[in-house]
Amino acid sequence: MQHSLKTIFPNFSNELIATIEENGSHQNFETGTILMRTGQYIKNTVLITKGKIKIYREGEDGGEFLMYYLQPGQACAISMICTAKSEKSQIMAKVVEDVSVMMIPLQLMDKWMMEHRSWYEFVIETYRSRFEEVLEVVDNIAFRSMDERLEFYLKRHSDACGCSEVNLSHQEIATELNTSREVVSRLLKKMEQRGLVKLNRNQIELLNF
Amino acid sequence: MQHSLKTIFPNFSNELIATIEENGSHQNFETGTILMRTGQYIKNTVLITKGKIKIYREGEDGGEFLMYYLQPGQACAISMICTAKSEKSQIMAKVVEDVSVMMIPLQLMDKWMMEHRSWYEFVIETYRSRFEEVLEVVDNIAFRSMDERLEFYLKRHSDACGCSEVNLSHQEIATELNTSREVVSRLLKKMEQRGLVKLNRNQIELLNF
DNA sequence: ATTCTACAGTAACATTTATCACAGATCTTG
DNA sequence: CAAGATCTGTGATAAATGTTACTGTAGAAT
Repeated sequence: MQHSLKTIFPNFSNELIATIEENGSHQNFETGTILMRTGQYIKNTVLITKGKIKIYREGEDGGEFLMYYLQPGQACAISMICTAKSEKSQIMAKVVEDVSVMMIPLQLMDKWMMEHRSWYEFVIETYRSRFEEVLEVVDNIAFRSMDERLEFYLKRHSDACGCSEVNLSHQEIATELNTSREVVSRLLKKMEQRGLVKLNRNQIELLNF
Repeated sequence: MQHSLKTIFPNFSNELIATIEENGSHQNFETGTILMRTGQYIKNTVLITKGKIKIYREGEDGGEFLMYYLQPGQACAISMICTAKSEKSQIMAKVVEDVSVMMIPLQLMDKWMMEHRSWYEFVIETYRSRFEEVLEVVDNIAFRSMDERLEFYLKRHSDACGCSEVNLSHQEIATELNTSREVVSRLLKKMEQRGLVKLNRNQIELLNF
């Protein structure tokens, strides 16, 4: 492992870190791997130590409606909760940048809640922040039109990667917003005319955001 | 109290029930009361013992986008999670049928997680089911058109009240779906023509649902 | 270099949803 | 009952979004 768990999860107590290293199983997955499918039973809680995972809702037509991304130091809220009851997943999880993860068997996830205060707080905080993120998504689709949603989408991306370039094709963006490529192209062009972005092939530079 | 806590929350252990009765504060609120506002800090976890509370997201224009309803035997997931960190609420909660609730101070909510297994399970299950409900809402607005969303909305209502009449005006429905009354009227008329509903003033009877 | 493929731009048109305008029906209140 | 308020129905029109069709361009593959 390149970085220690303690660096990635600074709030975990030392005993918790030790327990995780002892009981968790460290695994790597390549970009494109589907880690979780709608309807699948969940057997593990996943802690991300490297890479990026996209959590989305799948439409019948192949839409991949973006809920949020998971990055190092985060965990899958869905898996944590469903795990506790060994329920079915209601979402899809796909690796979008090669990841390293710690898999925690469901019994332990549950057991640690009582034994490790820092684990308990991490789980609660994970749940809270994800719930909030999903609420924001609802806000966007319920109250905003496509041009605003697109702006928000780009902003999220640049926030997530810490840079001002978004390396995605119009088609990929359209899929994640559940609209069509043409609409995305049109709106991006308008944004370019307003001086908000600069469009290149497979790349959108954000200006004045 | 008309019914005992034990009847309404059958999974709570007897000790937990006793603790709740000892430490919680029993309160009543009339229809129309706003129990929680966006941006407000949360100081209590709320257990519903009677009535109905609507959890919604407020739009700038006064839209009241429905997330879900809280009924007896349920608790506000938002309050449980935010409580743990004393965070701001991201939603609105309005009484839609006179309610009785138990208010649990935030420190206790947290403390009981360690002390009462049945409380822990209740909190986790509350979170899981609400998250799922919100995901379903996302599904609907992301992938479905207004006629399907309206059908789903009516179904939810009849499920929630256990009857086949929905006593709401077209305007109220429009507000909760963030559309306009005219659209709702038109779509309902079409549903009536297809034999799915019967329309009366302030009431929609669901047939063959 | 030529061909192939993915990506991007754009016009024309269809569909869905929102908005405006108004009329009739039903209930409430004095 | 008369007057006012609320609720519902419906046409006309506008705006946003989705769809189809076609073009051009950049990069990859042969």
